[in-house]
Amino acid sequence: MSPPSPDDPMRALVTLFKCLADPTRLRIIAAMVDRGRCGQDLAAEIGVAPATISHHLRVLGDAGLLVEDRQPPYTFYQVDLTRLQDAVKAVSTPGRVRELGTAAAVDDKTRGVLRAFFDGPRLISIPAQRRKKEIVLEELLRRLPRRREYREADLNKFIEVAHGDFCTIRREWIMGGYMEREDGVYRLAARGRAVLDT
Amino acid sequence: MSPPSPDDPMRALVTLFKCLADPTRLRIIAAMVDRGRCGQDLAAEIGVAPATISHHLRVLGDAGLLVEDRQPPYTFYQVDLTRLQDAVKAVSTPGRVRELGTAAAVDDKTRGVLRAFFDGPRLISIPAQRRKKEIVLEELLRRLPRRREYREADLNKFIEVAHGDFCTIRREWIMGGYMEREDGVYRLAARGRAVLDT
DNA sequence: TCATCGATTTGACATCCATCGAATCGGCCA
DNA sequence: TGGCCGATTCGATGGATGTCAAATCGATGA
Repeated sequence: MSPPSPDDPMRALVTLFKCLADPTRLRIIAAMVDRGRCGQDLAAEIGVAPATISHHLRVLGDAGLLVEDRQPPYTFYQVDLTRLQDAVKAVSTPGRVRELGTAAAVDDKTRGVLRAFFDGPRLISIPAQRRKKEIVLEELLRRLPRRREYREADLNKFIEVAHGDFCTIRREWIMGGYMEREDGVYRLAARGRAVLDT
Repeated sequence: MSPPSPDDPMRALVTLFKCLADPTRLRIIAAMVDRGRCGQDLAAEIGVAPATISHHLRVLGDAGLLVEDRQPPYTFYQVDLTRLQDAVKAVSTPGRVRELGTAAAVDDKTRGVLRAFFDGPRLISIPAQRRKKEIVLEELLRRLPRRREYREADLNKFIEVAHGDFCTIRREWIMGGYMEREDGVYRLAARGRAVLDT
């Protein structure tokens, strides 16, 4: 598990979904959707101890879902639905979901190249520039099921899912030092293993 | 914790959000959004043991988020985004969120009355029919912070959040046997306590 | 000043869960 | 048939978490 950067969007998403992954908290949220509610009130309605309500309110607050209005001796808590809606969109569209896998792992330049040359699973075209071509070749390499060795037919079949010209990709892998061929069977070369360790 | 009915929508929602509340599962989902991926492939890309991938795929499958395509020796898994989108809408609008609190607790008739006479937190009008009026009075009673006794000013202030004519509501509570008044202070009567135990 | 009440913290307990290694199952191919 | 490989299951382990009782804090009102 790679250490996430401080403002990791993944970390924020996970804490938010953790909030929603508990029936008691969902009922608390439902009770707070229309108006501010005070703690004891919530405790009575939900049917748990005030300490438990306080605990859940802290969790909701840490996720940024709470607006609180202190009017001693009461504190009225209300849920901030807009925050919830924004976050939930991150898993509503394929584009946003796809970002979840790459956002923390690759830099902006790499992401840009992938955006430009891939349409979902399909490789639109093979970049001409060396650096861009490397990014694309490595992305395709990452998709390959791990095996000790591959037959040419296996490689062709897998590459074809992304791009019809599997011969070129296969040759580029060899020329780029990602794979090596021996007696008709293909194996990952040192550079290829390095990519897969990323 | 009250035992939920077999097809409790709350239970389904919670299991779904539990799926999304884990960084590893989110990355698995991201990897499956464009095309089917086989298990070993996912294990290598995410960086966990195959057994762990299998565990997470079972969780995702139980939540109904998976489409699997067996092509021995591989099994290609893909995420069913439409299921995800549907479920996520349950926390996207105030109306749907509000249902979370009531869906499991009240029957259809009660829910209908609440829908008809409430606009969010506001009581639109006081029903004339006895049964409907009781439902509304009890709903308002449930919103009251729990105290041993209330001053008239306290009651007025709280009722006014929902309805301007607090005098009528207060009087109806007394006449309905929900509260009792003694020496200018109000207390919950037997029927009122019974409602709050619901 | 003291009593009251709502909110919070602390500590303890039970449960759930992610993870992995090892063992097992089930097709495939040589 | 035997070995290989992908997928799954099992058992163990460490960590996270929901819950509550009791103690504490903070502010109000008598």
